[in-house]
Amino acid sequence: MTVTMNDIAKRVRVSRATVSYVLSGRDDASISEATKRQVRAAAQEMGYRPNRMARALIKGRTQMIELLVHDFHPAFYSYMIHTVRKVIEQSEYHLNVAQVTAETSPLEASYWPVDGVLAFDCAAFVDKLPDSVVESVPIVSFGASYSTRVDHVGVDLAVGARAVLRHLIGIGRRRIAYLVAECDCQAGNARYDAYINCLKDAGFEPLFVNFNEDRTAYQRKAAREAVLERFSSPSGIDALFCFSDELAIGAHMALRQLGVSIPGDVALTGFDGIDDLECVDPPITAIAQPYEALAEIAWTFLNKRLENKDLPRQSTVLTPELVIRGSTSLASG
Amino acid sequence: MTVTMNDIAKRVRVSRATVSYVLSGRDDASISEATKRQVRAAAQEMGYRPNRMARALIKGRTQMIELLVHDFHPAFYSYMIHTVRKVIEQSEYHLNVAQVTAETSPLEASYWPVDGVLAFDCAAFVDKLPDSVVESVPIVSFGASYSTRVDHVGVDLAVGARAVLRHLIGIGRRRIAYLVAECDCQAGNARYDAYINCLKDAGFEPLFVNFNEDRTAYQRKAAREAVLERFSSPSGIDALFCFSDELAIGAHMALRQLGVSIPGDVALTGFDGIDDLECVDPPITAIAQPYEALAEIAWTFLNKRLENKDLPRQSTVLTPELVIRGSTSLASG
DNA sequence: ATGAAAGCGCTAACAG
DNA sequence: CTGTTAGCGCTTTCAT
Repeated sequence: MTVTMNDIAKRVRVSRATVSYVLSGRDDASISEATKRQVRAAAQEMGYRPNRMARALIKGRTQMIELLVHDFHPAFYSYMIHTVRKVIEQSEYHLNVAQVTAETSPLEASYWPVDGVLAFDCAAFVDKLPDSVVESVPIVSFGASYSTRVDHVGVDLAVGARAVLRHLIGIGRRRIAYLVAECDCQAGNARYDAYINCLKDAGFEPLFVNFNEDRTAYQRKAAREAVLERFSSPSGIDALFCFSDELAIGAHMALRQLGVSIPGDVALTGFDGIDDLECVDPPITAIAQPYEALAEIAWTFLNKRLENKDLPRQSTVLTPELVIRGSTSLASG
Repeated sequence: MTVTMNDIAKRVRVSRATVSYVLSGRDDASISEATKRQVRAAAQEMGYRPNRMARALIKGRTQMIELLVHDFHPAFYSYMIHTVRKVIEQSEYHLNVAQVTAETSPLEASYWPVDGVLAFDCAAFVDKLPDSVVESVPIVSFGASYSTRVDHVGVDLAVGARAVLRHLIGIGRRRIAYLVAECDCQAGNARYDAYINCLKDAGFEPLFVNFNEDRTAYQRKAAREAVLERFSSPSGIDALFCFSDELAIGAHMALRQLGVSIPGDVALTGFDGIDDLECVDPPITAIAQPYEALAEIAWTFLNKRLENKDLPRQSTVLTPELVIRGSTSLASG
């Protein structure tokens, strides 16, 4: 049925080993050009496809890297996947994107034996992994939610959140509301804590625009509806500090629809830095996650670990950048 | 280093076979409860993780299904991935999402041995696959661009395009422009042909708003800029028939920014049915791809094929649905 | 109720 | 220059 090296060997009347040498292009065993040509021709003709499982079994390496994400859908995730892909593409490894959910059993997530794991924004998942797993496969945890149990490249969201809030306060906003899903609105969350503290320091009162929608759902719509409702009667809010870009876009749509001026009546900020921010009018000020740097450093760390298991823990924490756009600056808004 | 069945067998002082029986939970060999308990306890303690490659090698099945897509990023793709994932999640198979690009060598794409392939919107890729591949692994081609060389579930975009155009003509539009990337603007493309023919039949002149941006790039922005430029001087266009939802959203942003009334001055239609369409004001009329049906039928076909290689060719073509929203209807717009 | 042994397709010493 | 051989970790008859 499927063509194996044996079949080729029989056809060309050489040994399996010879076929293996030729097909894996090694030159440490010297094989006559004629034999090589014959073997390659036979492989081509017979439609030989190497059985990677067999190769992996013996080599102990699969050449596969697994990227773990929560979801594929929101632009923030899909853009990160996209970025990681571009980085790995240049290497000799292949990328497999897998999703971890609350229900995913930690052992099942990396169902397939991979040489290394890049875990994006899932500290909790990495923290729960059994020791046996952490010891047997190199893992790099990266993103805003990173585990210090393994190599990691983090993003300090608290710094970013404070920068946004100080910016809003700096342009004279006094009634800054936090637009956030209920599930992300609690002490311990970096953005929540930064919000509470910054406002307390400035002497302002915290305000919330909440909605009840799960993190992996389509939050843009939920945010839009929450903002539509809240602003349909006088809200007294002059700025919306949004948990994510998705929410900021939803808010933007709602405010425009209600005829609320941005940033005249309400300033608006996002968080992550997806492309859509620049595509609305006015474009939205936001903290930009360092996508490329995250992906590149994570991959560098993983590569080093792949080469040397005994390296000391590698780690770095990046600071996201505040990108000021029309939604918070009258000049261009 | 890594714990194998042999290690467990030695520890518990039974044979490798016994361990295998216990761990794969088979009851055809009867093993004493005591032994079973010991084996399981040892496996747990020693952090045993089955080597799936070895299992796959012997069983000839990997339990992996590969989903082939062009890209992860635009919402259309990520939503399809999301949908397929939800469908496969319920089965005993695992999903691996891989990307095929123009440069992907057909043999490399499915790098890893999988039991089956779901190829989304990549007829050209499937058509170019060598016979040996098509014969050795079940493939279902699905989406608007499907290959009839294998089992397929298609979407008839021409029908959808005609429905949209007839709708635009029906609401009295006479100068309907086609917003499309240059690379998709040529005879042979279902939407292009439908556009040309529908307009000819109605006695209208074709009009184009083109931009030069590659299919996998961020087209929303490119479309927005193209529309901004075209409409900054009188365009004489009273409807935009957009190649995709991404373009329609970009056009929407541009028109709103220019103060052009939708649909008063210009009616607008999308194509695919992503969530964002409903999140703008006015929401955008579009052809909705039957995501769920596509994913479910494709998976059903693949499953049947997995069970029986010799089944006759399975195929179906779905008709997408026209969803009328505010961007083409004055009542709600 | 358990073990011995063969082998999935491939690689890599080591002989010849 | 090429063939022999011994596994990689696991499943599965077939004996015991």
